[in-house]
Amino acid sequence: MNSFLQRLAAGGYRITPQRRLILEVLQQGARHQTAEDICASLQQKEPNISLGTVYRNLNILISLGLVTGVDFKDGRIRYELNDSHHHHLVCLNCGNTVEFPGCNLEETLGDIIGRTRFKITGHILEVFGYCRACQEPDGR
Amino acid sequence: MNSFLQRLAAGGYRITPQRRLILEVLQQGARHQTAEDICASLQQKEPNISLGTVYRNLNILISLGLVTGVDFKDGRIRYELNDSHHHHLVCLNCGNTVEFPGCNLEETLGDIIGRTRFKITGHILEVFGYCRACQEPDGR
DNA sequence: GCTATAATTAATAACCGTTCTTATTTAGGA
DNA sequence: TCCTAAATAAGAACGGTTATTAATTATAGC
Repeated sequence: MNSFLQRLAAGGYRITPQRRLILEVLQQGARHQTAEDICASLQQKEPNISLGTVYRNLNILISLGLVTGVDFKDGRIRYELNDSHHHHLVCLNCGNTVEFPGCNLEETLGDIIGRTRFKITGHILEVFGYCRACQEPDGR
Repeated sequence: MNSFLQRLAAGGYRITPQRRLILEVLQQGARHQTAEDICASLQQKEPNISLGTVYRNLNILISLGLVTGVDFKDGRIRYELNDSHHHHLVCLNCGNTVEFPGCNLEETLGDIIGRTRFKITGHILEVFGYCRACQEPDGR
């Protein structure tokens, strides 16, 4: 059994066909899909699946640390498997993204954060700009 | 005249009492206020000010680079004057925040980003965790 | 200072991503 | 196979934000 399903079960959740499919779409489909994208993919296999089910399960998957929600500043959350720590470079014009690998951010900020006595659970970092293709001749 | 007002005028916008007041609240009031917080403050001086006016003008101020919107993961945007580059450490339990000063992030990421040929316009970085007071004995 | 006019506002409706409600179905243990 | 708590489908509700519109107002030109 898929290790994501194992972790779902270990969290006390049932393995439903809907949950299998959601994980399948996240593993095999495009990265950075919105809930609606995911729901549309699912409905090709299971026409009756509900958007509410998708949201509810995505939130469960996030709470278990299996999935991450990212904000590309376009008013909707995008979801991806939490398989490797990375961040995104997002084009504000066309929405294309480039992932860049693990940062040493919490390490870098160790001193500052240490002094505050916060117990850190995570961070978000997204870099915005315009991709090569979307840069106007005038440099925008 | 306040340099923020100057920059507003330089952007081709009129100086209205509402805009003066919004900037005043941002300069003198608490940091990280929501649009509703700001509106409530304004209404103490101008009872008829509208929430729509607040949002519209905050977006104008953001587009001019005078204000920044930050996401503390509680479903609403918080606004602050864009007077110094800094980031936040946010307690997921009580919402308290600690600001930490300018990062050298775009510098640090220079190589990666350089290769992508993106033209960078900004980034968001927020660190989440639990503050000293909110950490349970069990370490949460 | 006065006027003309385009920008701005107040009030409120609409929008839209997300969450909640409820009756029905189902996964998984006994 | 049953039982029962968990999960689902359908759709209503929520809430932060944006859009609409008629009335008001800041400001440039006289």
